[in-house]
Amino acid sequence: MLEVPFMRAQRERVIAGLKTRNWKEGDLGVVDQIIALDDDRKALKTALDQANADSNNLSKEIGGLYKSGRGAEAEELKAQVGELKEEVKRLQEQLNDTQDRLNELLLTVPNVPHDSVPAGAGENDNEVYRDWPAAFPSLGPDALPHWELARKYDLFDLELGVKITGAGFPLYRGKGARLQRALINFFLDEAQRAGYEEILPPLLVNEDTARATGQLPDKEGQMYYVERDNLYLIPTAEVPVTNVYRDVILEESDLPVKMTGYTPCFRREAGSYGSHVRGLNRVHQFDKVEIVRLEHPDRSYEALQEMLAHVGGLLDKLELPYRILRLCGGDLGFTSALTFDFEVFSAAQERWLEVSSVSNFETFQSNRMRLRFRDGKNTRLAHTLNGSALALARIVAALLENNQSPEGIRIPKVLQGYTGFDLIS
RNA sequence: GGAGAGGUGGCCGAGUGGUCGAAGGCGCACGCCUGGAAAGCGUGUAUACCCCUAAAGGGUAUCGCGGGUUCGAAUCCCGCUCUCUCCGCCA
Repeated sequence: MLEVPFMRAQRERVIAGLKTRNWKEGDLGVVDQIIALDDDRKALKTALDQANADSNNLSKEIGGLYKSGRGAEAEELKAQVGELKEEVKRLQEQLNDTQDRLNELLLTVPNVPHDSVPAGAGENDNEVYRDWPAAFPSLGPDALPHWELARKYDLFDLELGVKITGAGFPLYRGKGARLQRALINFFLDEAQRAGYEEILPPLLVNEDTARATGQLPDKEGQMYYVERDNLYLIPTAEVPVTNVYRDVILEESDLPVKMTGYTPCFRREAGSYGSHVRGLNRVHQFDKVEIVRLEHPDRSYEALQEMLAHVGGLLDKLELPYRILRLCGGDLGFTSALTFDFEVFSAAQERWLEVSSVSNFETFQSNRMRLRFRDGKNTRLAHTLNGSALALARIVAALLENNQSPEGIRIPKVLQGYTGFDLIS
């Protein structure tokens, strides 16, 4: 969430940011409500501190009086402390109440979009940041979508997934399973080469963790929830990996921190059905390698560019046609200041599929998780960033479709060492 | 799942009602010493918030979390939570 001092200092910018996100005029008042509540909070805090100080001083006096045998005088002071205690209690309750309302409001305010974020209502208004400059793979007239190819070569089985679990839980087998594992290893190796430390995190997280990265309360309905133990299945490795540094104060020289992690990801995707979610286009469980960075505020946008280059490099090596979108205000995630999406062209469906989302959250997450670094005598919130590098299910869909031919499905050269075969036939 | 023990500062570890944000040690930083280093000596070393502010300074809270007793709680009481040990179960 945003910091109140920031909202005070940059009031106009925060409001402009909400407008970029298509907030209605009538809802913009929340900014001033927050500032007013914070004024109340400060006044209450000052009064409470004073009452506590008075009471502490009196208590010390009482101690002294008892020691010197002047019990009667002590009794008088006790009455005074009693009154002060009443006041402390009252002020404390008011302060807690104000603080709670303030936090509640703060949780409703999304991150301020970066200056470069275009206005727009939704995904159709996203800006094409880098288009695919070359031709798309030309497939013959009998090209098949990936779910048909999967059936033909026995690569994954959605019906079996339904039998075992339910819709949207694919079961990979044979060369399909092998391809999956090859991609995971390839992505992790590439991340490691780029200097990211590999993390293999828990797949279930507690409430504090889910709140820190912004899944709670914003996206509660998107996560699978284990009620009995009050735990959530992770929707992305971002959640447990970023939380490694929750409540941590880093030395400035520790920055940047670069981490990568492979995990399955679980998403309820409530309400999305229809022909466009066929096959692997949208599933409840998929594999993903994520990269996460903690950065000095002065360097975070440079880091974002490095991450774009990394993800682009992966797609180049996989020989997949892709484009990069800069998300508009209407499509930008709640916690993000700037997000670039990568989409690969899946040639048989003739559709763009989102395979990566690379974002700078600036201090929005670090404020929630109290992730700081030492800046001289002070502590300062670090910037957090993350990106998919890469999400598997849709990569597999595109690979299968784009590389098909009458002979079979060609495996990109870079993967052949991982798969152990160069053709699925 | 059953039984027991315990959560104190970056780490170890004292502290059973007052002057304790907390002894001592380690670590770290700076200074002295040295040709340089080690050792030694000295000084310093939590976080958040509030007031004031040019800087400085002052105040409040925090000894797992929440509540209670008391003029006063790290210390006493209650609830919760986490960790460890033993037993059981188990990949």
